[in-house]
Amino acid sequence: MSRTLIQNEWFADLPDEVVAQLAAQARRRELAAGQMLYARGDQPEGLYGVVSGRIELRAVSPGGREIIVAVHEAGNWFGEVTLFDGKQRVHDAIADTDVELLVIPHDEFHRWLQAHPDLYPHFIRMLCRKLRIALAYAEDLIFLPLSARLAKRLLALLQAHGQPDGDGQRIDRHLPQDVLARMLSAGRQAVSKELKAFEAQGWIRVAYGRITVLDAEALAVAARVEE
Amino acid sequence: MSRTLIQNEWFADLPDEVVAQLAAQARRRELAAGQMLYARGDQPEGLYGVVSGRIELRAVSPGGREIIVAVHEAGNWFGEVTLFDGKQRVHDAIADTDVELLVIPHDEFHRWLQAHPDLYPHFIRMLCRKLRIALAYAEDLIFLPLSARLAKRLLALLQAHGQPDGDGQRIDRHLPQDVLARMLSAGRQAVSKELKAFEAQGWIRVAYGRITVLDAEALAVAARVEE
DNA sequence: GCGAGTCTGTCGCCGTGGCGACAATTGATC
DNA sequence: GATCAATTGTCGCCACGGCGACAGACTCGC
Repeated sequence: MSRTLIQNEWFADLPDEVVAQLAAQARRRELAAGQMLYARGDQPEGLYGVVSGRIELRAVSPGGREIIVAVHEAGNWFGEVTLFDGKQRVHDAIADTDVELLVIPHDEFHRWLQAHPDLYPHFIRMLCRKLRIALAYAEDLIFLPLSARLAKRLLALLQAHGQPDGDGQRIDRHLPQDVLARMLSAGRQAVSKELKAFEAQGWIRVAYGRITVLDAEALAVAARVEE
Repeated sequence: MSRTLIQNEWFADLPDEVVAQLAAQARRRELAAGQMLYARGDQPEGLYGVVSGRIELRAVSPGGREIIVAVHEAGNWFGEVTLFDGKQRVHDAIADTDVELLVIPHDEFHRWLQAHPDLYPHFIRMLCRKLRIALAYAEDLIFLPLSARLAKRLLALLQAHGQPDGDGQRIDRHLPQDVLARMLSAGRQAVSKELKAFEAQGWIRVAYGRITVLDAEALAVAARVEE
């Protein structure tokens, strides 16, 4: 397995030789940008780890509106829910860039896990973590206005992609505003307006497909309640 | 343990004598209507089972708006996330009526579980189920208009509390419209309006603190997309 | 250095739904 | 049956944000 994938919290805590056994089962797969890895309703195949590139999990409304539920980048593992309960996939998974993946097939994973029952609590904690994230996400949707959700998201993106850049921290990935909007399940125009407002406050700098955070403190305050 | 609690999916699949061991650890607790069992941020105590009465899990917005996240009634177990990850409680838990509870203390549960590691997959599936519910809930919030969410909720309540009543199925619990509204994180007036609309279609009958479903079929259709 | 395709800013329209207000109705209590 | 609290129906106001439209700005490949 690649180093970043092993260092990810999914496996970082586990003994090296145990992880090595699992790694031996992994298969490699490549996807071109735009290609679909799986669709909602598909039967589970196994656990996926991103070696390089970016995979987006998406949901589509009955009316065709599309939102970005999660983005998985180098080092991330995903697909746990279906891995553990064997039921249908919840989201569509699409390669946002060219992607290299590791796939640990369902049966191999479970054979391995049964040989190491002491690891169950570890994976239970992973699921609890996901559940807390999902609950917090729903709560934010209900309680927070778009501006606060945007501020929160910018900070999360900064966390993942921050690069020092002059007087601030650049979010170092191609990030058009309509992508940001779909992450927030909001409209592009509304996000554009809020970004402008943040810029007017001097909290961020907005450029073509790129955002630089100038005052993370202020964003953190805006993420809690408002203005 | 009470019969309904054992028959709940949480334990129904498990061998009787194994459940009996756990039951021996359970303590009984009573709450009066309105009393708080725990608050967001509290340290976990254990797993709770409702013997009789009703417990509501609530979340409160920064602005003081209060929503009902879940309702647990006789036969339900709750508190798993904190039971498994040991972190702070996510919601407030308040007795909606007088309540009898069983409490299985954290340490006792884990001692028992460690003695039966073959049960881990069972609890993992429980968590996956919760996670799917949370994801579906968030998706409904994003994609569905109030009317569809209301229709869905009425069907769920019917499932849990349906009693034949003349030409329809009565939802057999005290159910003021503002409670329904808080379950949907919506305003009372909006829910009232939608209920009237459903009634005008002949799908339900609305009375004081009580709703009767006349046409579950039609509600199911309304729950998917809309008019 | 010139398109073509992408991205951004902005305006305006309008539907959804939050919310205060208040009257009318029902149920519970004594 | 009188009274009070709980519940409902409705009106009206308005903020948020979805969405179409379109002009202008930017990039990148050729």
